[in-house]
Amino acid sequence: MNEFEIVAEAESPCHYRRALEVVSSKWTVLVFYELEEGKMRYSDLKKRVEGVTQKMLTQTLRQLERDGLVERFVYPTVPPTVEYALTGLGNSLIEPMRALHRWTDAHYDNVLEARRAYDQANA
Amino acid sequence: MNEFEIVAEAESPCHYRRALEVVSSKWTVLVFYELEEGKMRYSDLKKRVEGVTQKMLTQTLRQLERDGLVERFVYPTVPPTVEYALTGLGNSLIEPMRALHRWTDAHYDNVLEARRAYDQANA
DNA sequence: CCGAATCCCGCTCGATACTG
DNA sequence: CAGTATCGAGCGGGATTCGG
Repeated sequence: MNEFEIVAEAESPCHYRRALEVVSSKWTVLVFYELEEGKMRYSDLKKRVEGVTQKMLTQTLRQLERDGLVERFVYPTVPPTVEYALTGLGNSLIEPMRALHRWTDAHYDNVLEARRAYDQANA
Repeated sequence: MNEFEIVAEAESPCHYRRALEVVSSKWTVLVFYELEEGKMRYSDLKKRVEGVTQKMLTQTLRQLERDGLVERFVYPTVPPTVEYALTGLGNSLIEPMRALHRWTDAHYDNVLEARRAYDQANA
């Protein structure tokens, strides 16, 4: 059964869903948007990404690092300094994400309107 | 408090994350891919989308319908016939999704490799 | 055939407190 | 400054059962 699950995980007929998980976590995109502007310190990220907790920021950064999308730079200063930056792989994801972003700008109002209509119809 | 939550939902400084939720649920993308090929019956969707339960398929379709991305057609036959199809809004989302899909095809191997390297380094 | 309703487990996430 | 540790509530989502 373990074997089956591993196979299923590795050879899923559609990797796409697994790949989506790379970008679809709650904070990933917001962090990405900040790092798009260049290398940034942990504390600055925390200030910029509104509402993120230390735990979630750290966790998000670790995942991105693990996936090769973000690089971590540690400087042995006191107090410690840590900076994060997008890797080449990370940068290659920016454009597809922008495509979704453009769709949002163009059509999200329609989605909200559809929701209102739907909720009203099913009142 | 209710009021506050509604405001927060409506005026979130970055719609993008909320918009991502439109497509990032577990089954949404897979359903989308099936409907891309045209109108389809519920039972056929269930067969095609591997591993989906009735509950999740129905729930996914309801959300997509509520968001105006999918249209539902009910024919008063016995037994009942229900078909689903993408709306114009739904179709407009296909292209951005393809952009992410292309990124997957091109780079997902790199992600997997990065994970292996990371896990090995942190053994 | 196409769901709705219910139960329930696991995991995510937030809050809080502590550390080198 | 940049994390780690722990606890607990909430919810996504699976299994199952019931209805039109």
